Amino acid sequence: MQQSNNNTTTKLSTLVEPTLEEARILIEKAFAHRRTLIVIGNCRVDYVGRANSKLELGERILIIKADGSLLVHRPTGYEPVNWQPAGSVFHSQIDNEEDILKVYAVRQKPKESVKVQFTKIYTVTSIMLLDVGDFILNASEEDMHRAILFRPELIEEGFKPISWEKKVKPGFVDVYGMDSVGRLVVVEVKRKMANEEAVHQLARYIEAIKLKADRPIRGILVAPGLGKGVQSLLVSMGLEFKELCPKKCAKILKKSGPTSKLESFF
Amino acid sequence: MQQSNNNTTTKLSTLVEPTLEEARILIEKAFAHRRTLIVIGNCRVDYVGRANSKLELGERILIIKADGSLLVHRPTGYEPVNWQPAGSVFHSQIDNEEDILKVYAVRQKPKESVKVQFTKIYTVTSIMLLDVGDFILNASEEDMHRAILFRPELIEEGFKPISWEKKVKPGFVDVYGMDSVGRLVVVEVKRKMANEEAVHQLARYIEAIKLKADRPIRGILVAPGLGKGVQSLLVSMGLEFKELCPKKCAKILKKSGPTSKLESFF
DNA sequence: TGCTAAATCTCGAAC
DNA sequence: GTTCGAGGTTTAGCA
Repeated sequence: MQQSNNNTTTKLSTLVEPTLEEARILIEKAFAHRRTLIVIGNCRVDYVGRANSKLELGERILIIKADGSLLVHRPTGYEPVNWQPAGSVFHSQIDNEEDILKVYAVRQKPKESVKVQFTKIYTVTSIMLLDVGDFILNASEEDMHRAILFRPELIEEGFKPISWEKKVKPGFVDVYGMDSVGRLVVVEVKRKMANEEAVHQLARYIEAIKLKADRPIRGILVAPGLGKGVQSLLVSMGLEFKELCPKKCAKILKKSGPTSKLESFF
Repeated sequence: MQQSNNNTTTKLSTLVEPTLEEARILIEKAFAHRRTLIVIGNCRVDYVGRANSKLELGERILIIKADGSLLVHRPTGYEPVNWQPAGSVFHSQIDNEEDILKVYAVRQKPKESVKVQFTKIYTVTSIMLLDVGDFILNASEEDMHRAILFRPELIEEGFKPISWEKKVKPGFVDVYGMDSVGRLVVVEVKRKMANEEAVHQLARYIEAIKLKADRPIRGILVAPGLGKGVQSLLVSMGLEFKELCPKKCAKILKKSGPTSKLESFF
């Protein structure tokens, strides 16, 4: 057995091939100090709750996080074979007669429990993980612009884009074009549910353009959906809505140009 | 830095606070020998594929399995922040100028990639995991019996159970009862999609009962669904089908008796 | 609180 | 192959 550090005030403690007793001490310390815990070993897993499941003896990875979530991973497959969402509470005990280390995770609402019974442990790692990095899931607004330019019929049949990200007095018009009967169309794109501010933004662009070209201009707000009261505001201002979600745009772009982004990836 | 074993013919190799170079050697060995790989370290993660995502620097757990699946876990949350399903191929490289270890996972169909860039590594573990244990997701057939006894209307309105798991010549009838107009009903329950064998089984029970009580008997096959051609066989033999899935039964039982199973769990 | 819809959903069975 | 439906689905957004 090896260990890097057993002092729980330090960042990392690792045991390699510990006894069950040694493992249990570090596991309990990890619970007490809210560290992330990773245990690799031979175990059985039982689940009782929304359904019941029983997993016979085999070698798996157990992860318990500081927020009270639990994962049991078999050596194949993307999904955990058993799990517990955040908010579970844990405890462990050793059955000396059977020579088994039992780890319990219990969650209320819904009431459900996972029991992991280890017969052998290969490694235990307890670590204080710091992670404040932002996570951004793209299919960005610019992706939506490009999708509309590639398939203008996403707006409506006969729509012809003229320019995009065009500078107008207050800022930039997302997409600017002409409809099937020759009317000017200003398109404002939002990648999330559009709020009232988006409507006013669109209205300001239209006002600015009307000052230069005094003729009727259609305004279309493009977004995956409209927030509360936005629909009525939109109608009252004579504007229109077209539903379009970022994911659909991402799919269209993937079909259109399967190159572009992957090449700069490596 | 510590290591338990660097010989890839052995079961387990662990490095604690290795250099990026040392880590890369073990990571590549894990790829080559199809071991399960667990890396804990400070990293950025980029995903490009069905969507795009960018995860800024932070401390995470990377798991790569022998079947080509990949998981990146942050210190909170049940779900991985980034992942790749089974079938991905991996490679790694070190950028010495930036002092970064890059791990790539690429999958075809759909074409998507995950890039993990480590600036510091706390532990690397490569292990040969053996796991042939059966996994059984319950809501067992017996649970379905009990649910039917508790709520006979799951079969049909007016159904009255008389007995269950009743011994009949070839075996045991799952549930046996009477319908709203007094006809005998034999119910055969399957927790998975029912095949032709289930139909024949039901038919045999009915024949056996008819020998003793020579009057019309209805036969109902209860299952979450019917396999190919089973529906027509069922109809041709004058039998019936009632859809019922184990999970619904589990929910009903949970409402009925919230005790029973959890108490024997601990 | 419950519901509705989307997810890099995954996964398996049927067509 | 592709499509369809279920999942201990989970998760986010609204009524």
